[in-house]
Parts: sequence; C-alpha cells; structure tokens
Amino acid sequence: MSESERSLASEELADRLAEVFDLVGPLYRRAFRKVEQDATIEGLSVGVRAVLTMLRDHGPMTVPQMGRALALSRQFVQRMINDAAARGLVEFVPNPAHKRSSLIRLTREGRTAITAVVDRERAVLRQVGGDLSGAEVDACIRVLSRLLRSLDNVEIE
Amino acid sequence: MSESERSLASEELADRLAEVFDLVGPLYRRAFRKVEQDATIEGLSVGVRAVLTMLRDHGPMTVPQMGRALALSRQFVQRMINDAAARGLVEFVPNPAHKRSSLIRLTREGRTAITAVVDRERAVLRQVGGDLSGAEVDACIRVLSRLLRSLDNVEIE
DNA sequence: GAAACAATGACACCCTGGTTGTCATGAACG
DNA sequence: CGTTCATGACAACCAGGGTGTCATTGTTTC
Repeated sequence: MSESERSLASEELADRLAEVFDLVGPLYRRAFRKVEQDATIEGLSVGVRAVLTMLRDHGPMTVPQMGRALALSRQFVQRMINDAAARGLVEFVPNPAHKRSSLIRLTREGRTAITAVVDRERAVLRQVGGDLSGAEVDACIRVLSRLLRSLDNVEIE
Repeated sequence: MSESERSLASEELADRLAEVFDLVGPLYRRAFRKVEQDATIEGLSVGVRAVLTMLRDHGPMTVPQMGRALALSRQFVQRMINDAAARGLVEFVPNPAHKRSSLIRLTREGRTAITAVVDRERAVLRQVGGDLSGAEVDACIRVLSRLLRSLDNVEIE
C-alpha cells in the first residue's frame, strides 16, 4: 500500500468515524430520556443509575475508580454515591488496598433496584435487536471502545 | 432455529446492546469535552457546533427538522440558530414548502468556521483509526442508527 | 371563505447533570 | 520524618437542555 493510498484510506476512515460521533450525540440524548423516564420509577436519578450499573457489572470499586471508568469527575460520582448510600442502595466496605478510600458495594436493596431498571431496559432492547447480527454488535463495541480509549489520551499528547 | 434458541439469542443480543449503551455515555462525555475545548477556539458553543455540522452535512433545513434529527427540542435549536445568526454564521432563506418557517443556511463565514472545527477533529480521528477496518466502522454505524431509530418509537408503542 | 387546527418563533423560567475550586485529612513514599 | 499525592466533603457555579405559554401565521376542512 502506497503512502498516498494509506492516507486516503485513513482519510475516509476518519470520515466514517466522524459519522459515528454524529450518531453518539442524538443516541445519548434519547437514551438519556428513556433512562430518565424509566429509572425515576425506582426513584433513581440518571447519575445514580449510572454508578449502580457500574457496581453491578464490575463489583465493588472506589469512587475515583468509577469516575475514571465513567468519564465523570470524582466529585460528581461521590455525590451520587452519597445519595445512594443515604437511601441504602450502597454501602461502604473497608478497602484492603487503600485504607482511606473505601470500596463501594451494592446492598441487596441496591441490587434489586438496579436489576429492575436494567431488566426493563433489556426488555426494550430485545425487541430492538431485530436483524442485527452478533458480529455487527461486536464490531460496534470494538469501535466504540477504541474511540473511548483514544479520547483518553487527547489531553496527554 | 427453535423458539428457545431464538429467544436465547435475542437475550444475548440484548446484553451486547446494553454494552453498547454503556459505552455511549462515557464516549459522549469525553467527546463533548473534546469538542468544547476545540470549538471554543472558533467561539462556538457545543450546541451551535451541532447545528452547524447538521447544516453542513445536510444542506439548508428548518429549525424543527433539525430538532428532530438531532434529538433536541425545537426551542433549543432555535436558540442556537438565533445565536448563530446573530454572529453571521447562518442566514434565513425563504422556504418554498412552508412559508412561515424559513430554511436555515450556512453563510460563508459559518461554513468556514464549522469546517475549521470539523477538520481539526478529523485530524484527531485520523490518528485514532488505527487497526479499525472500514467494515467494522460500517457495522458500528448501522448498529447505532438502528438503536437511534428504535428509541424514536419508544414513546409510541 | 370562515373556522378550526397545527406548526412556528419568541421569550421566560427552570432543572439538573456535571465541573471546578478549595480545604482538611489521611495515606504512601522518599 | 517531611512531603507529596489521593481522597472526601462541601460550596459555588456553569451550561445544556427541557417545558410552558403566547401570539402569529399557515394549513386544512367543511
């Protein structure tokens, strides 16, 4: 592959990736509203919903860890966690690694609540799937993950 | 494929799609910040940037059309457009179809500004592309489009 | 053509997600 | 140790974005 061909290809790829970003905005907003409608039934704000799902999929973690994983400021996550803790959805357990920063763990109530929300969302997604193949969805996940990781380094370079 | 197999498959597909959504949130936030840093150089807010790209890719459209396309309220889009118009980035041209609602069109200044922003973003994306294949990106676009469309109907059904 | 209805623009108000800044404290590490 | 780094707590603030309302102008239907 010649130099010009390569740059042409990466040129076009960049265009397609831009298209991906153009989809992410609207998709985020629509999903946001859907989640908002949906999670408020359990009395969860969008922010709380996000941290609870994180804990559900990832097991106990510290607040700063979650902030990084969700691309949210640690202070914001802290607020969400404090809120969740005040409602008994989440509890603090000692962290063997860092003594100051305790691990956050779902309580049984928390697990119940977030599971209810997520299950309801999954029910919607099941009908959505339609003719999408597993391979396509996998590719999508790979592309998005890659984009996510690359935006991490934006400030560094 | 038996009934149980099909439902198993759609069950699993739903899980993967949920994964996609979990990526959309962080990705949106990171991209948002990147755009913020980037577009403020031209003095464009994120909202203005969104409507200008829309006009750039799609040609002249009315405010309500853009609202639907971007999953934003028509009032919000209107504000962005008025803002853009006040700075001469955009102009109103008579709409043959609807007499009240004029078409919004990029001015030359607007095109210049948005092109500068988008080009700078593309430069970043070019390096990001890496080992992603065109097919993967296409699949990603298809999946996201599908999700977007399906969330449209959420309130209807 | 008039009357009813739908869509647009304009303006005001509000909510909340999310950041930044600061400070004090406790951990890690030379 | 002293210093530096990470965490929690709290406050202030910003801006994206929605909703509600009104007047106006189209559009439609009888």
